[in-house]
Amino acid sequence: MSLYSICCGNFHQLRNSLGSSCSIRLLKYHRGLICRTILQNRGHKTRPICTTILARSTRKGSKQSFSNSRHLHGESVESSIEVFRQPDLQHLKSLQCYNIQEKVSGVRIDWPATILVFDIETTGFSRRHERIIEFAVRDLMGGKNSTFQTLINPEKDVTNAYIHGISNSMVCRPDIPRFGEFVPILLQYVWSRQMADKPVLWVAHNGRNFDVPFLMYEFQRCKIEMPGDWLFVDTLPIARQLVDSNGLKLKSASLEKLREHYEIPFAGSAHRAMQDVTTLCYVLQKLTFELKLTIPHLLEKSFRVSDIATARPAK
DNA sequence: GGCCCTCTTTAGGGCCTT
Repeated sequence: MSLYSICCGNFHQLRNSLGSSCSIRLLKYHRGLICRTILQNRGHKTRPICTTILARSTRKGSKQSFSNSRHLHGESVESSIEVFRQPDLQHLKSLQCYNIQEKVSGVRIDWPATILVFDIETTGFSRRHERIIEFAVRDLMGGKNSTFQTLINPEKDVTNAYIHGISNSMVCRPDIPRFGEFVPILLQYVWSRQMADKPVLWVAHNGRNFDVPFLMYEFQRCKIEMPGDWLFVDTLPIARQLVDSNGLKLKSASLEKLREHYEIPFAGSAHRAMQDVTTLCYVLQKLTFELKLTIPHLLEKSFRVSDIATARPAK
């Protein structure tokens, strides 16, 4: 089973069946949102929190509200998650990947892994000296709450706002979660998407040398252990295998050049995490089709945090 | 920082990520 075939089927199916899809983004955060199930496993004290997810039905345009309260770490916190606006939703509709055969025949396609395409924006390139300021992820399986994105308070000045448009005034605020406060939310999201006895496969462009080590450093800085069973695959070395019509390797395998190469529509502001995730989802679909890569192939190419942790420390 | 390529391997430049 190829990733492309799954996606293709889902693309067509979704154009005609949009009622159950929504996406989420963390819009507001009061310090300290921690998931009980996570922190209890880590021996933390708990405190009451309230999370609210607002989801708009894509079929009726009506809003639904989902609320839950948990006890975490002490302070009272609240977060709101709201669906994308209509233009964003159009992109989402074209990317949602749920099972066409399940709709047609009632037979469920057996995905060998949960595939999470993600991207980060940071204050710079050095994982030792810089910080993550935005995180976005999309579960290729699609369905409700398949996307998640949030700004992150870096607790330092943002000096590269000219790159991504994320300024101090946007993230250096008490209502924006710091990375240590974001981690439990992320873990909760991953667990909500993970299938029983199936691995989680994270996908990022240049992930091996940038996104994943950056995440590792942030986890370490917060003294939180990164799940050791997470698998990662980097689309950059895969893209470098591509050849043009003359049989020559592409001069550039950057995400932007790949978007141009595959004539993928521009999904909004480049260097914003969710836009780059959307682009990478399209690129991944094209890439796996062209190179005849299946999900098991991606799993074979995957690596773990421990593979990086044993490498030479960053200077 | 790590990887890839070549005018290389006893090296150096460019790409890729923000």
